[in-house]
Amino acid sequence: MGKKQKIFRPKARIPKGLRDIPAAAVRAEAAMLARIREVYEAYGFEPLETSAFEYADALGKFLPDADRPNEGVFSLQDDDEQWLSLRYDLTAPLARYVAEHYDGLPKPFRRYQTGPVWRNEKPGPGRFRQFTQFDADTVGAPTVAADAELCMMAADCLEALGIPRGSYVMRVNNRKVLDGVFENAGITGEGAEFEARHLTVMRAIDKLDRLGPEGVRLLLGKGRKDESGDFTEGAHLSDEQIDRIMAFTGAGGDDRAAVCARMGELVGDSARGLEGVAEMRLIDELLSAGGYGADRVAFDPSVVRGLGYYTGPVFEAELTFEAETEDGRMRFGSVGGGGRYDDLVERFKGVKVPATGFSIGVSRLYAALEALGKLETETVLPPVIVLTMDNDRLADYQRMVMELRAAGIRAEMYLGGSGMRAQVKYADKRGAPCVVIEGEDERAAGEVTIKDLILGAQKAEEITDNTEWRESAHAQISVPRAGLVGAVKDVLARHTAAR
RNA sequence: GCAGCCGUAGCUCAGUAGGUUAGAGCGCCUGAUUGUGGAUCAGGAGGUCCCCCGUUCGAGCCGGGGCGGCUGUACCA
Repeated sequence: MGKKQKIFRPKARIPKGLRDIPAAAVRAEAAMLARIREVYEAYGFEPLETSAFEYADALGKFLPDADRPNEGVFSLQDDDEQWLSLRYDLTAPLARYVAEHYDGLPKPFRRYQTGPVWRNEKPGPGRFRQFTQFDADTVGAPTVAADAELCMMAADCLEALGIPRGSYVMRVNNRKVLDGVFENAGITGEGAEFEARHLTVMRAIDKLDRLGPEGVRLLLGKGRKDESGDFTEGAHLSDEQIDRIMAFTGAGGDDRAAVCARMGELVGDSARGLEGVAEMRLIDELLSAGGYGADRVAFDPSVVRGLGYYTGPVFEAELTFEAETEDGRMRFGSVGGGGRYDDLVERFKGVKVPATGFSIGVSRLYAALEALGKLETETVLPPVIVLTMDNDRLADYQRMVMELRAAGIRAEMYLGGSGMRAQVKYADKRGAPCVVIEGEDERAAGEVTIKDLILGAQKAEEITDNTEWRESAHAQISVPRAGLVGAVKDVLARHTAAR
């Protein structure tokens, strides 16, 4: 007795790596997605939505030995014990969709899709466990004209979002060329050991921007120890091999044709490498025909784009400007990427279906636009608030709100339980342009009072004395009840004109 | 995963060799200023001092373990 009952109170907190998005950001992101969609539509892509969950084996992340899906994907078991996983990108579900509906689809099949994807990884600044991608893919097109088109479209998207030419660049490379360079450098072999080394080399190249050439050389050789003392095992290439790889990664430049020529030298007589170089030449030709110079789409052999399924051209959208933020400078780097994956549908169908796609990292691009000041800001005016002065006249207030809405004005009746002062504070916090007041006095006179909150806020800056504040006209007018809509419209017109 | 730093109110933090009912600013809520946002004034809510174990008469403070956060690194379809 006397002791307080312990009641269980769950802690109100969002799971780590996830986030809530407030109104202004929801609107800004929607506006951004609409811009991208316009560009994708213009290129002829059709929308598609697929489910958030897929069978884990369809995502290709099922671990046969462990008898459960990969750690990196959020998974759960269905009633029938089958594993379901949240999609970790939009490409694997596309492959499943195409395979499932193959016969009925036009080939090539061109679709765009946006939505959240989930990855169960360690979150960090700008890295979340749920984030949004916006993809466009062409499935069933063997020609690299499809790849060239995606690069041009990506550039168009960035410009449509207000990123000026020169502040971004699409960087393009080709897996076949990379393979050719490996072959020519004598990095050959078979089986798992070769695969592992191959991966190690690509991972190393991928870190070029962060670790610099010296760091990458270490990773290509014996290995590298970082500041914390952690050691990363290297690829154990010979010095000569390292030189060749480094020469390749440094072979980029302002002239696409010149880059192709250098690529040609570095692949030697590797058939696969030469095939890749020919693809790059064709892409260059198409880009040039489209008027896309190297300032927009450049060839850069240091682009590797992850590891997994890419089989030909790979590309990355990079923002090249730096932004000043609270904690110093910030580089945005890659905001999207893609490439050719000729094997993905084959997993389901057994037949090769050539495909290529591009994916925009919406959340990162959003952050970049925010820093650039290029977000499309609030276009929705906050609602007009009708105060509830008398609780037995609610029907009257509701009628006012409906009249305003019928006239196309966002409006709401105050639904809280507080007094007049709190109601005006509420309206202020909502950013309402004005409030409508009908108390005892107004009703007796057959009027309503319209109080202009924006004009009032300006006055508040000038007034320090309380009595003056209270006695001032408060930027409000009274009009006959029948003139409600007209008077509110006048206030709104003043503000939209003042913008 | 590995390493380093950190963990007191919604936020930013204070907390005195271990010593009573743990504080400040801001924010939030209520009220006053004769039915009105700001200013001012008065009041109020909100804390398992991250958790557990230990040392001690006594732990926010000391020791051990755990959890969480930040930073770097690894992985990242």
